[in-house]
Amino acid sequence: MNKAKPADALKTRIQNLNHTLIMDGALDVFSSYGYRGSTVDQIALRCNMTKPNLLYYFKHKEDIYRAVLERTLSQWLAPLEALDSESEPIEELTRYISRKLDLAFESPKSSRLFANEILHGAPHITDFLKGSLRQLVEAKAAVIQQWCNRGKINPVDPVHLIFAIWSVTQHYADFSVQVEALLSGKLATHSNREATRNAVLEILLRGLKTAP
Amino acid sequence: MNKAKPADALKTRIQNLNHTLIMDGALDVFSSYGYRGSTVDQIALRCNMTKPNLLYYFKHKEDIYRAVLERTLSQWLAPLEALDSESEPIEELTRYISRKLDLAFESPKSSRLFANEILHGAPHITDFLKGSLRQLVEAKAAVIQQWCNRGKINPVDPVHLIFAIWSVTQHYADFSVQVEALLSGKLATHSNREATRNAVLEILLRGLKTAP
DNA sequence: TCTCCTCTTGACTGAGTGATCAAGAATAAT
DNA sequence: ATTATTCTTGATCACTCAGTCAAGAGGAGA
Repeated sequence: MNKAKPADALKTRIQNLNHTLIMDGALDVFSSYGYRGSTVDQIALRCNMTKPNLLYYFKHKEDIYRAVLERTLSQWLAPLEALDSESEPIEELTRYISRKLDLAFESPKSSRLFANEILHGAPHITDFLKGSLRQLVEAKAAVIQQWCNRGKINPVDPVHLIFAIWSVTQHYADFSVQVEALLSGKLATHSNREATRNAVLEILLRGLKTAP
Repeated sequence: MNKAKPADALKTRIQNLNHTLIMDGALDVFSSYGYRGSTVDQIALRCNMTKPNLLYYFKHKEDIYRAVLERTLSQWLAPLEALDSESEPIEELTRYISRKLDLAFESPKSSRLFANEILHGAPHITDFLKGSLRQLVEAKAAVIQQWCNRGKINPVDPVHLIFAIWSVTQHYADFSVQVEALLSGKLATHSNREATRNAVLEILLRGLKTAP
């Protein structure tokens, strides 16, 4: 008995089931309407639950939001963490950009949730921005700087390059309404996503390739 | 008497004064908290007005929002409209990117208002996206395509290039909280904005320059 | 089966919010 | 100065919404 458990341990089968059910529904709603624009009733409805039942699992609306937001942060960090200084820079950046684009296409809701949080001043994740994200960016900027110093890519400001990669890739998730209005909804098909990938890779990387 | 006037003509001195006062305050509030996150009281307070007084000038909260949003759209279109097919492409794109960056630094609130609207599905401006914006983008994409065909810049997908320019430049307004967290607030000073401008121009344009 | 604990829900509360209105204050016109 | 119009505001309404509560339904272990 008395097993050590994390503070937020979920004890029962039903708790596990409903927690993930709620987080999924909440991601849907929050990413569509923002925090204030979403109602607990709305989330509950999406989960086929009553509001008091949902509030039995998460005491406050904000608790749901934080839980969903934190789940997306790790997803968000992972691709950059994978950037490896040992591999060939162009290959490595291609992989990174490609992975970010995949995320934008496959999890646009997560991207929009994150974007909305930043857009409104990141009130829930300033610690994240100034802490783990900043550390990670500094480390990876150093990697890129090293590539420049060794002449493996053309000189570039590493942090602004990271910003450019983030903004361009996330644009296809966050601004998808605009993108699809201007591309006649072409983004939905696989082949057009490949065209987008190639275009983005060309735009971001061609200037970095050193003359042969 | 009976002078012909636009439907929304403002008759009196006080009307003109308060209309712009309200629109400025509303831009502040809406861009910070989003549509649903903002209250009429909040906007009224920012204008040193009472709520009923504000609602004397704009009957509904949504009327204020639409007015502010529409004011930003023209501001948003102008730089792209100025893209000239006759000039040198790199010069012209440099000017365009530079102008967009200036807007991001000088009017981040407008940028965020626009971003928020798109992020949540652009419910108020689908006509704009599928209409005038789309026309303009098609026209300017043709210009860029012409430059490619004539060998003045390296081949590139024109629409995706426009997306890249938009996303990278607006990133410095929309995600300024994140940018400043990662740059230690460096963005505020003039010299660091110049560094940003140079970095962005290099990243976006170096790949387009043809080998001499 | 009996019992304890978990889960579910209808009804409710209180705070907040968009909008209205009538009455009074300020301004402009003659 | 008188009058008509525009402007301002306290009070209030109808409604939405996060969160509560008590009572009951369901599940798990003995």
